[in-house]
Amino acid sequence: MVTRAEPGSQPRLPLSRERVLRAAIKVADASGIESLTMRRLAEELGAEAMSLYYYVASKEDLLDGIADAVVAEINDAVSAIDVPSAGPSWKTAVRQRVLSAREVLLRHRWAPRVLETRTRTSLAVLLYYDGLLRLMRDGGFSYDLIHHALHALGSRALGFSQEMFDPSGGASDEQTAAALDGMAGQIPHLVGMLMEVAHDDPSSTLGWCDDQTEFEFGLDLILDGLDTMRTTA
Amino acid sequence: MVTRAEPGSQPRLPLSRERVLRAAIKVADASGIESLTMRRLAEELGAEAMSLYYYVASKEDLLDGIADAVVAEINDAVSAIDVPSAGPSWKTAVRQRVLSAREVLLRHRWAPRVLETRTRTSLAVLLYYDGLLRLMRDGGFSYDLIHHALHALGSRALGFSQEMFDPSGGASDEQTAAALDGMAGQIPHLVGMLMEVAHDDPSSTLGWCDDQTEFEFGLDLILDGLDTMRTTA
DNA sequence: ACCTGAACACCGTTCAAGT
DNA sequence: ACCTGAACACCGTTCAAGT
Repeated sequence: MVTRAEPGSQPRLPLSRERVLRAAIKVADASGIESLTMRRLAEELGAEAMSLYYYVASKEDLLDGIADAVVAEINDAVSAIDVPSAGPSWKTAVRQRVLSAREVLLRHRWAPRVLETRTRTSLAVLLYYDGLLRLMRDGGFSYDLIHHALHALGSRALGFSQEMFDPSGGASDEQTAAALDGMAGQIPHLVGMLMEVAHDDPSSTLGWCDDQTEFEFGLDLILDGLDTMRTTA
Repeated sequence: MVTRAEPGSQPRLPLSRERVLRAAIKVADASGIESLTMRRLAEELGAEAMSLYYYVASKEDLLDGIADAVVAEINDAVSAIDVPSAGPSWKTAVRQRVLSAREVLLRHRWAPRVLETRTRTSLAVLLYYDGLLRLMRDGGFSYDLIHHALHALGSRALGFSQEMFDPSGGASDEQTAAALDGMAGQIPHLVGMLMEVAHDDPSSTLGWCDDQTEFEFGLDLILDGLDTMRTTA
C-alpha cells in the first residue's frame, strides 16, 4: 500500500453527509433505487462501504436522508410560488403547488416508493403539508375539513398517485392488444374500454394513457369536491 | 441420514404451488412481509429452501403469486355481493365493492405494499377492475369517463390509499403532542389543526385519526364527483 | 418427478485496527 | 476525527446429485 498519492490521482474530497446523500440520489436517478447499495455508493464516492457509516447510521437512515432531500427540493420549488390564495383562489394556489411537487418527483422516479416506505415522520414533509394547510386556511376552510382533505388527497398532495395497473405494463401496444384480445372473454368491459379509449386518443404515443392528464383529472376532481364543501359547510 | 420416517414424525404432505403460496401468506400475515424469506418459508413447510424453486420460479414469482391470491380472495368476496347497479345506484354498488376489498386487505396488511410493487399485470386485478367497470356501465358512464375514473381512484378502487404521513407515527399521543409542540414554530398551522381535531374527536382512541372514516371520506368525495360528471356529461 | 446439500455471489453491518 | 480490511450473518439462487 502506498501512502503517497498515485501520480495523476486527484486528491479526493473529504466525505460528508451532504456528499453521501447527493451521491446516493445521483446513483438512484441514474440506475434505479435497487442499484443503490452501500458498496455501489462507496464506489461512486471513491471510498469503502464502511466509511459511509461514519455519516449515516444505517441504510434506512440513508433512505430517510435522500427522501428528506427530495422533499426539501420540493419545498424550495413551491416556496418560489407567489400567487393569491384568499377565498376561491385557494384552489389554483394548491393546484400549482401540487403540480410543482410533481415536477420534482418526475426528476426522481424512485422517490415515491422511498417516501411511501419511510416510517420516521419527516420534518420536510410536515413543512410541505403546513404550507398547503396555510393556503386552505386562507381559502376559509375549517381545520376539521382540512384534516379530511389531507387524508383524501394522500400522496396526491405531494404530487404522485398509485396507479394500480398499467394496461401496457411496459410491453408494446401491439403486444398489449394481442394479450388483451386473448382475455377478452374474461374481461369484456375492460377490453371494450381500452379499444375505444386507445382509438380516441391519437396523442397517447407513450402508451394507453397520458399520466399527467390523468393525474390532473384526479387532482381536480378532489379539489373541486373540497371547494364545494368549503362553501356549503 | 435415516430414510425411514422418525417415530412420531408425521408423513409430510407433498409440496405444491398452492401449499407454498398459502404458507407464504401465513408467514406474512403473522410476522410481516420482511420476514418472508425463502429459508423461513421452507422451514414453515418442513422443507429446504431449494425445494421451493420447484414450484415458484423466483422470489418475485412468489410475491406475484401471493398478490394474486389476495386479489382472488377479494374477487370471491365481491362476487357474493348482489345489489342493483342501474342508474344512480351504481355508486352504492361500487362503494360496497371497494369497502369489501378493503376488508380483505385489512386481514393482509402487507398486501398493499406487495401489490404496488408488482410489475406483471395480474389477471385477478384485471378481473376486479372489469367488475367495477360493469357497474359503472350500468350506471350509464361512457368508457371515456370510466377510464378517467379508474385512474382517479387508483389504488383506492382496491381498498387502500397512501397516507403520506401519520401524525402519531407509532408513538403515543403524549409523545406526539410533545414532539409537535417543539416544532410549533415551524409548522404552526399543522399543530393548530391537530390540537383542534384531536380534541374534537373523543372516539379517536386509536390515535389522531380514524383511518376507516378517512378512507370513506376520500372515496365518497371521488364517487360523488364522478356521479355529477355522469349526469352532466 | 420431486427434493436436497454444497456452494456462489451478493447484501447490510460489526469490530478492531489503522492514520 | 476519519477511514478501512477482514469477517459475520444473512440473502436469493445455481447446479449437480440424490431418491
